[in-house]
Amino acid sequence: MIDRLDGRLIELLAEEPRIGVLEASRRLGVARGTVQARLDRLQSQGVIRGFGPQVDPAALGYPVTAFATLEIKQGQGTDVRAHLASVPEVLELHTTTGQGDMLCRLVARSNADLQRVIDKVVGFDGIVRASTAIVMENPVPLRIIPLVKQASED
Amino acid sequence: MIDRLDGRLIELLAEEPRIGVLEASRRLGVARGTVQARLDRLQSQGVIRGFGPQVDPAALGYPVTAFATLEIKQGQGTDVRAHLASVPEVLELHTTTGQGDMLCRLVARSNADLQRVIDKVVGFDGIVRASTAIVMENPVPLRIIPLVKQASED
DNA sequence: GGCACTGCTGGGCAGAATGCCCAGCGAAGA
DNA sequence: TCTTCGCTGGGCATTCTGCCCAGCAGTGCC
Repeated sequence: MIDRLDGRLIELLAEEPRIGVLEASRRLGVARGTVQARLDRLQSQGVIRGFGPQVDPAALGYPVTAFATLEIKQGQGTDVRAHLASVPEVLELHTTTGQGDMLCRLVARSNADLQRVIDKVVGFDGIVRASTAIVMENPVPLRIIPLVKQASED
Repeated sequence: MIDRLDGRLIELLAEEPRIGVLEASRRLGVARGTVQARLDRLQSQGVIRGFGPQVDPAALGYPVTAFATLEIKQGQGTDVRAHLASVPEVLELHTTTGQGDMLCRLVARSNADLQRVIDKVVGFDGIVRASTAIVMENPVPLRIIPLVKQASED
């Protein structure tokens, strides 16, 4: 899928996103055109989805994160999805194995505010039951580099 | 925390990360220096953590995602954290309310491979019990823009 | 009222990077 | 042997960046 040069390029971009193609080619010891071609390929293959800004919810005033497991009434999946998608505090939603189960990531302004968010999330007809786990620590923040290294060494 | 201009800037960058400061200032109808100052502030405040590449694990050959809830033996937290951090397929790890509970996001090359990953994850002394939920669909991929809009309209 | 401070404007400048082009070359496969 | 592919190393005009400046409006303080 990706080779070592791709891997090194992604790592380099992850460490110093500000550097341009030219600087990257210098660091990697290859020609500029090569870096450009690799980048184009990685993006068109979908390996690199983009370079959007990584926004910290805590810095926006939402320091509380929680995960909620939802049990859904049969046949209500579509409605529930639309409902959850409309709630800004729902950052992520997955449907998982086990019928009617969904897992979503929530943020809130405070523990008290989390109650409001949960009420907004579960106050919907198709949702039968919800259990919430509040995040206390985040020892491993969302990361991808170790996986990239692994993948590039095949 | 952030005002409307900040919000619009973040949205713009999220939609078209490739544009530079100059083009952004044109789109937003403000001076280039203003955009530059706002960007600097957002980054130094930590609202924008960076512009690293967003890598898709599926495109790397890891199309299977799962969430695992782990129950940890008292006092083993530190060791478990270090162990999980050393596994590339662990993309994220949180400690949550409820003593000894952790939640982690895993990826694997296939459902069969997921077994290998889970064995690697839970095959560690401090972990008492683990329950895994395989992700089938991802109706709401990790997002932040709705929250940014919300936050910028205060 | 007078004053300082802050943030935005609009402009200028040299230096650097980008997007795009090309010919040459070595490795791999037909 | 021939063709294809990816990488190299270079050139080119255009564009953007980082950095500077003076002017000006709004705000809060004395």
